[in-house]
Amino acid sequence: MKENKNTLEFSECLCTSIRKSSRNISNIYKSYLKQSGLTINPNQVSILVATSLLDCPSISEISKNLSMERTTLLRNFNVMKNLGLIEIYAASGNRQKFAKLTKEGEDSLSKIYPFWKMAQNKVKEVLGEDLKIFRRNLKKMSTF
Amino acid sequence: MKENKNTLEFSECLCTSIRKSSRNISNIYKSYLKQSGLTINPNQVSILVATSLLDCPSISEISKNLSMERTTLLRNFNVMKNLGLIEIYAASGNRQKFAKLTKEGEDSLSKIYPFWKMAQNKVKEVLGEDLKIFRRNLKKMSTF
DNA sequence: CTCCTATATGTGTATATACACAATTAATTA
DNA sequence: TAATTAATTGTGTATATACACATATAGGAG
Repeated sequence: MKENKNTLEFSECLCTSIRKSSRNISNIYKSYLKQSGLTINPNQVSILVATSLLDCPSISEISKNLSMERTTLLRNFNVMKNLGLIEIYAASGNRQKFAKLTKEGEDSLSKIYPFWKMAQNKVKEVLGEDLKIFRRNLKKMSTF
Repeated sequence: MKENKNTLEFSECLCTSIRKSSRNISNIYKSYLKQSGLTINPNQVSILVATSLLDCPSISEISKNLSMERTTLLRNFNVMKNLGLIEIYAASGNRQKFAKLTKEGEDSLSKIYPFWKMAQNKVKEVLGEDLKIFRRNLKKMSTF
């Protein structure tokens, strides 16, 4: 193998690395979240938190906040609406749609908190001293 | 909003951050790769490179190398086989399946190299001095 | 050789992601 | 006000991801 002269350079691909890490970290959080007994997953937690943090956010606003393609978020929302975690409502006309957590959505966040925290601590522990720099770099990567 | 007392802590979720960055970085690479005229995407590049680097790898070996769920990789392989980028073959019996790049797969890697390189440089530029530490941290995250 | 077990691959189902395109509504301009 | 443009949401299609379960094969115990 190794016929391609660029293979070595390719093997240092930052896109490959971050996708791989993203899968790994998602699995960590997922395994801790599973212990809560709820069926919620890390991605749904992200969406709940973003929806909760912003002030009466429209679907587009949340999608920008998470750098998640609008239609991707929409599919996620449909799932989460069926799970009873969020509700979608239209304000004045029918142009913009807004999202907010249901009581059940709020409760889910409360219930999974300790398990999420364990996952978060686990990752922090692995990062050690590098945590601050790692956050900084992720932030840089989140804004272009 | 902000009713949940843990919202602020949740907003620092490392899983959310890395997933967000992963989407962003993937989009960067995708946009550069698009300029090549080929329809190949970043994930397929990752898989081609991993397949090329390992020595006669089985599907399971590649999946471990990429921390990609075996069945996920299998679906990816099916797509890439149909695109003519790789071929799957069985060695002795029919238990293990091995993957290797086709001529077209090799050519694709060569053709997209300069475009991949531009994306890689772009990300390196954003990271600046932090590149080395970032790599180290991604590596830590890739092995638990 | 037969049974058992470990290993490897394949399928069904569901969510995650994103592009192209469609549809609807608000805002602007002629 | 009518027509145009901009902004927002929705759908069709395809790939990405992973779990549960099924299938198939290699290797060893008896």
